[in-house]
Parts: sequence; structure tokens; C-alpha cells
Amino acid sequence: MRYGHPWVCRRMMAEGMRITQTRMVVLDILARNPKRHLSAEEVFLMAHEINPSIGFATVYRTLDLLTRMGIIQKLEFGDGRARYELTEASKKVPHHHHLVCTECGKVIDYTDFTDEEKELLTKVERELSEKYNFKIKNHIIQFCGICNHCNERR
Amino acid sequence: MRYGHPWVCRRMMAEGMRITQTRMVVLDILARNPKRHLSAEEVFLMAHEINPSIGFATVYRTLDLLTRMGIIQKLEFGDGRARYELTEASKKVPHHHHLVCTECGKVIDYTDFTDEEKELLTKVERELSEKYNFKIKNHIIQFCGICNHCNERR
DNA sequence: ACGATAATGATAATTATTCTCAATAAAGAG
DNA sequence: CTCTTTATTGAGAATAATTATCATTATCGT
Ligand SMILES: [Mn+2]
Ligand SMILES: [Mn+2]
Ligand SMILES: [Zn+2]
Ligand SMILES: [Zn+2]
Repeated sequence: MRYGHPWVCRRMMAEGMRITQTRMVVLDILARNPKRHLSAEEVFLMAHEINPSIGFATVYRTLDLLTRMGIIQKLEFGDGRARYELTEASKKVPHHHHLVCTECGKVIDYTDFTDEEKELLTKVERELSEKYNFKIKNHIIQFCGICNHCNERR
Repeated sequence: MRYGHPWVCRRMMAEGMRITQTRMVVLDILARNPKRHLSAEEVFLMAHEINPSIGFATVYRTLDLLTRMGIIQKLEFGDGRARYELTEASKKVPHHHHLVCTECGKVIDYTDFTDEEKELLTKVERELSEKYNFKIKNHIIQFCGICNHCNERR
């Protein structure tokens, strides 16, 4: 069968993994929804519409696999369910961080200031990596607070 | 009764909250273990040793309360349980960020580079705050990767 | 097409966290 | 100190996200 995402497929094959229908469907859902922060359940529901035989457990397994491969990133915004989005490495999504409202859970992606941030981050990563002998794969940066909507309701 | 943490007590009273045994015990446990990243269960077990009548639900409630007050911070390192530590605002713990090993779950606190980081962070926070009309309370910065121990085991 | 086996789907099991509600204890008034 | 009000608590049940199990299936090199 023919699938998209040749870069991911190549990596999977190189590591002896099988390229399955479910894996491609899950990856495709994430690639087609770069702006959202999908939970496992949301991915499952969308996958289920494409192919009703896809199971919930496999969605979890696939999300975990893609996370370990560094293709997607698992994020926890404090509402008790993990969320997933493509990483910068996928080339489908720009490098960005998050603003999280602790009142309503709203999440804002921001790409501003990332040049300066990026520079410092690269430096910090390099030095931490050296000092602690730690192989850094990625990072999570979130600013937590109250969004404008929640602010006005006071 | 006489308790420590006068700063926290003052804030609680000012907001009409009651200063209870359980709250003080939980706060004390966190203040006495600044280096660890205690889970709710760990706090409960320690609280239970001090006063066996303290219940699990109240530990959760107190951790949530202290988090909302900005005295402690809730952290998720990806192992499925939240962890808590004092914030900088408590003056008992220095401003720091985290290195998280995605293999074994080890967490390293690092205080290096925080001067530069801090400066940029302050600037970013100010600008984001303005642009998105977002009242920023704190931030979470984590570098994820593989620790030296896990690296050597390959 | 075939065989070895990695991957899957259904479902049960686990586990962190939240909810419920009667009982308790903190704080202010007298 | 005693009394009253009511925020807070403890026990246990309930919820909900994630993980484990296991028989079945689909992938892929041959
Ligand atoms: Mn995002
Ligand atoms: Mn820490
Ligand atoms: Zn909000
Ligand atoms: Zn490790």
C-alpha cells in the first residue's frame, strides 16, 4: 500500500518497525491538525471515522511510539489528559511554546520571540548536555496564568 | 495554636481561609523537602506519619489550594502522577528548571544559566502578557532526554 | 503465496484523582 | 472560656485516563 509521510516511513523501516494502516492514520490526523492539541480520545474518535476497526489501545500505543521516535510530543496542560502535537522535526509545524490558562484550560501557541529564545535555548541545551552528560531531545516551555477572557469575568 | 510559615498564614487569613492542622502539615512537608519532587501519595504517607488521621482527599485538596495560591507548583514529568514543589515565591527554594530523563524518569534540578534565562523570560513574559492580554503567574521549563546512566546502559 | 512474528482490537485491570456527605474543628462573638 | 457558624475534613465510593492481557491478524522478507 502507498502512504504519505515518507520520512517517517523510512525511519520506521530502518528500525525494523512495520508500517501499518493504524500508524499512518494516526500520524495523518496529527499532521492535518497542526493547530489543535489533540488528546488520545480525540485522535481515537477521528481515527474511528476513517476506519471504525481501529482500537483505542492501538491509538495509545501509536502515540507513544511516535513520541519515542521524536515525531510528536506529549504535552500535559494540567487538565488530566495528555495532548499530542507534531514536533518541529516534522517540518510541518513551526517551533513554538505555550500559554496555558489555569482557569479555563485555554492554550495559546505563540511563535514570537523564538529567535532569541532559540538562541539561548540552544546554548543552554549544549551546556547542560555537557555538564550533566544528558542527551537532550527536546524541551517543554509553558507560561501559566489567566487568559483575557477569564480576567474579564471578575 | 502556633504554626510556622507566617507569610502563608497571613495570606490565608486575609482571604478568609482557615489555618488548619492538615494544611500546615502538608506545607511543612513540602518546605522540609525542597530537593525532592513529591507526589500526592508521598506527601500523604509523610503526613500520615505525623498525624495518622489525615486523609488522602484532604492532601489532594491542600495541594490544589497551595497551587492556586502560587505557593507550590504542580509539575508533570510524564510518569502519570503529578508532583509538587515550593515556588520561588516561597523564598525557600531557588529559581530553577528541570532536566527529565524519558527513559528512567530521573529529574535533575538545575540552577545554572538562570540569570540569562531569567532576563529573557522576564522580557518574554512582559511582551506576551501585553500581546495576548494574559496575566502570567509562572512558567514551566523542562528539557527532556536521556540521562547519563541510561545512556551507558546501551 | 508463505511463514515468522510484530502489531492489533477487544476487553479487563490498574491507578491517579475527584466527588459525596455526615462529622469535625477553626474562628469570631459574647 | 463557651457557643455558633460554617469551612474543612476523612472515609469511601465514583470517575476517568492509561496500561496490560491475549487470542487474532496483517506486514514483509523470502
Ligand atoms: Mn502547540
Ligand atoms: Mn525542582
Ligand atoms: Zn481562561
Ligand atoms: Zn535515565
